[in-house]
Amino acid sequence: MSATSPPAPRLTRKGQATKERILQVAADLILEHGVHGTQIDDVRKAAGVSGSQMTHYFHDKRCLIAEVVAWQAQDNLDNHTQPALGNLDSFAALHTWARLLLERQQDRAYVGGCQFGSLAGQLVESDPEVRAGLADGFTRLLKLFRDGLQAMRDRGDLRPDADPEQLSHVLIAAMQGGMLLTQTLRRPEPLRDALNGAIAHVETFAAAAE
Amino acid sequence: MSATSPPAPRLTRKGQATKERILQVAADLILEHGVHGTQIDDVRKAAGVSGSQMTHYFHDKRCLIAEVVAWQAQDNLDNHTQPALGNLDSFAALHTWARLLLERQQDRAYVGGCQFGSLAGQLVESDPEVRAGLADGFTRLLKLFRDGLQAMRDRGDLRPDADPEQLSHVLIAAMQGGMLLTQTLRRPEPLRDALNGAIAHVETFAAAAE
DNA sequence: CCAAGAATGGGTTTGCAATCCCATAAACGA
DNA sequence: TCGTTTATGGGATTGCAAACCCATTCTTGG
Repeated sequence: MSATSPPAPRLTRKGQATKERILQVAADLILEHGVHGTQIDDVRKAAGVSGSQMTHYFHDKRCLIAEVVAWQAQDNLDNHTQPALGNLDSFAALHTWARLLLERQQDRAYVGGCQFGSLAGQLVESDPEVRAGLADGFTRLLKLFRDGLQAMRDRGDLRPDADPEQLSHVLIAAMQGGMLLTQTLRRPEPLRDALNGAIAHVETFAAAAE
Repeated sequence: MSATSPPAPRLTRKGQATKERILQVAADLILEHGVHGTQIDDVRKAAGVSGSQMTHYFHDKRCLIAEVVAWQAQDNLDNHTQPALGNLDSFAALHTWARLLLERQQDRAYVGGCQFGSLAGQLVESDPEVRAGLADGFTRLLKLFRDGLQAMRDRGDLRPDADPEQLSHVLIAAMQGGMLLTQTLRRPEPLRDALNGAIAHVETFAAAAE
């Protein structure tokens, strides 16, 4: 289906480990310096491998990037399935989610934004296949929230006229936009207000208390 | 203040025109192919100038990019001060704003996203000076909305507890995030829902009717 | 333990974008 | 009008990232 991988030789355990180390390092460097500010050779050095490994495991930069996208998509998803967040199917969970995002950005001095969103911003128009990978990442993230909101509606926390799909769009857009603003302005307020606003909007669909 | 310009030789009228033509072309190409997918030589050809002009007017790529950022920031602002939008100081104007954004994205088949936001996503972490230019662009856009919302509050359309600053964050974040999602997923719904949600949130602060 | 195949090292090549240079033509100001 | 400054043309140069290659050393399964 995808031409992102090299002719797919079998990987030994050691090879798998090396490949993952390269991916991890590449993801970190890209977060810090941007896709085009990151050279293959930087990754090579930081991962402590020789030049031929890069070709061996990823064929070329385009393939590496495509795999980093998939990696970050998964990582992003994992970040949203922490125990503290449960299934993102309560108002409390949404507030916790917002709080954790804010704290993380503050810890990073607002540098880097959303790992996945940053990649998206840099790569959407770069290559159809990469764009498809990004779209897939967003789709899965949206699904996580849509499922949570659906559960809240099924349970009666949200009124029947609440549309989980629409509300998931509101929440994720607020996150991405808020991240971008906060990252650019180096201030927490835009992200804080965007998330609070989005959650407040969800809460307008809360079923009347008892 | 900024080292973005060459030693700043005086520009004749003709020189000014040429420089602006280059900027316009560069902005278009960058929107379509991304910052790093756009080569100086592509811009050169598309603008119909010779190699030395690029150096003459912009010294190097970094300076060109910085000026494109400023250009797009202004263009973005101009797009938000159309007659149809007035001073963005009414609910009707906000709805019109959302409608226009959506229509524009549909016309473009969701390619390109927000010109300014795309630049931001690609360049935030690239260079402190460029980041400052991006921050300035966002700040001015936010101010436009904050002023409009402030006017609505002063006029009594919004209740006193509505915070124009916070609401401007909500609106612009929804726009940026919605644009990114719509651009990536190539579907209108995320942008539509994000904008509608944000505006609905503003409307929860509407003063009670008559 | 021994092929077969995978992992690794590191150097080379290649291609191209960015920058620089010099000469000429045009525009401007006094 | 004339000298000075700016605009333009079209290379030439340089620097570097990406891709390629071959030799060597490990891993692994039978």
